[in-house]
Amino acid sequence: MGHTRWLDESELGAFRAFTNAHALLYPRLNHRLKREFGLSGLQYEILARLSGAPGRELRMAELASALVNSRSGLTYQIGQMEKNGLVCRRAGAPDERAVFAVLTDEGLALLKRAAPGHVGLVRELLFDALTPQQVRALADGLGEASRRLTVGTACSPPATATATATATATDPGP
Amino acid sequence: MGHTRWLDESELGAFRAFTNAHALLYPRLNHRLKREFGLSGLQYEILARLSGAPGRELRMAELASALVNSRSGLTYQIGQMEKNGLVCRRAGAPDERAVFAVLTDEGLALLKRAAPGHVGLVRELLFDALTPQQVRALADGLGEASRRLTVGTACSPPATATATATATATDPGP
DNA sequence: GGGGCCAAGTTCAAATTTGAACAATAAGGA
DNA sequence: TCCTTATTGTTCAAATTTGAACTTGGCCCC
Repeated sequence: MGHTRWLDESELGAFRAFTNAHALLYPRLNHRLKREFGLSGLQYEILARLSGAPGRELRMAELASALVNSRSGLTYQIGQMEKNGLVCRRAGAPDERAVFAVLTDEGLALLKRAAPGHVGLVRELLFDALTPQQVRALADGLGEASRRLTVGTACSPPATATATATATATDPGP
Repeated sequence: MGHTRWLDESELGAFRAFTNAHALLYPRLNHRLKREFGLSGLQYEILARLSGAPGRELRMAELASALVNSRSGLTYQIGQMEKNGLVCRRAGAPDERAVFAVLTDEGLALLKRAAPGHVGLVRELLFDALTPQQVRALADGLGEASRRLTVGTACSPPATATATATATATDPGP
């Protein structure tokens, strides 16, 4: 087994496309969110997740795992958002270690203002370039890859990956 | 046009999968490169690109655009790599503004040691989870998205997107 | 042969991310 | 109960990224 199976042309193309699309798409999304709403991309996602959670709040650890982000990174961002009045923290009830991030009215209002344009841009920059089959292939293939990548990692039941997902770019709701 | 076309379930799943797969995959790849070879993911890519370039050298701007990275970020990384003897800089010949990053023998040797394991990990973590159809869909769909995202941005002819790509995860060559 | 304009690379400060270390708390068994 | 282990959220310093500003060179057209 001394030899390596290098990537063939198709795989290389896919890997490139995956990397490049990400590197091109996210800075664009983030730039607009920052410019128009003072939000980073991560902050938008935090707002979206919280808006879809029961009681508009989530534990720090849940949030971090749903966002696939480090706990320390989340601490930092929640700190920023708290300064801006978009969220606040609530001490845990049964488990005293817990800290809940709670969406404020102000945070929800900002999300509602930002969401349409954001989703529109995602559609314009990404989905308008994809056929329905490609969308399905993305969801299935990369979904499976994500699932495998998550195995062995601390995480809530896979429900999180799907259920929480529904909250992100959908109508923030009433 | 006051209403927004939100993402349907399939699109949302695809978007999530795309984001999550990226957020899960890259830290894993990067961590291993750093631990075993002292390289960041970006530095590995730089080595790979240079190894496939004629004369083992590329202009800073070409490299930055091929890697979809900012010029200042590249300046920083090339600086780090220069300190470690992996690359060196060469002043431009006809165009005096140009700076070429040149792969050193040491850099090439390190790439050759790192490449098999890196490619193996990419295969294990990503491609083993994908069917050939999904690989094609990724390449086609995200390739098209990348192309559109690149329009209006300073860039060399689209050749770069494909031609340069070939150098990345392939056999570093003799 | 100057003037205006654009591109290249670097610099810098500010923002963010990373990862290890830490304090506090839960959980489970001997 | 007491000890051992795992989890939570935070803190901290170091590394990296970001984006604007700046310097220098090419380019074009008059």
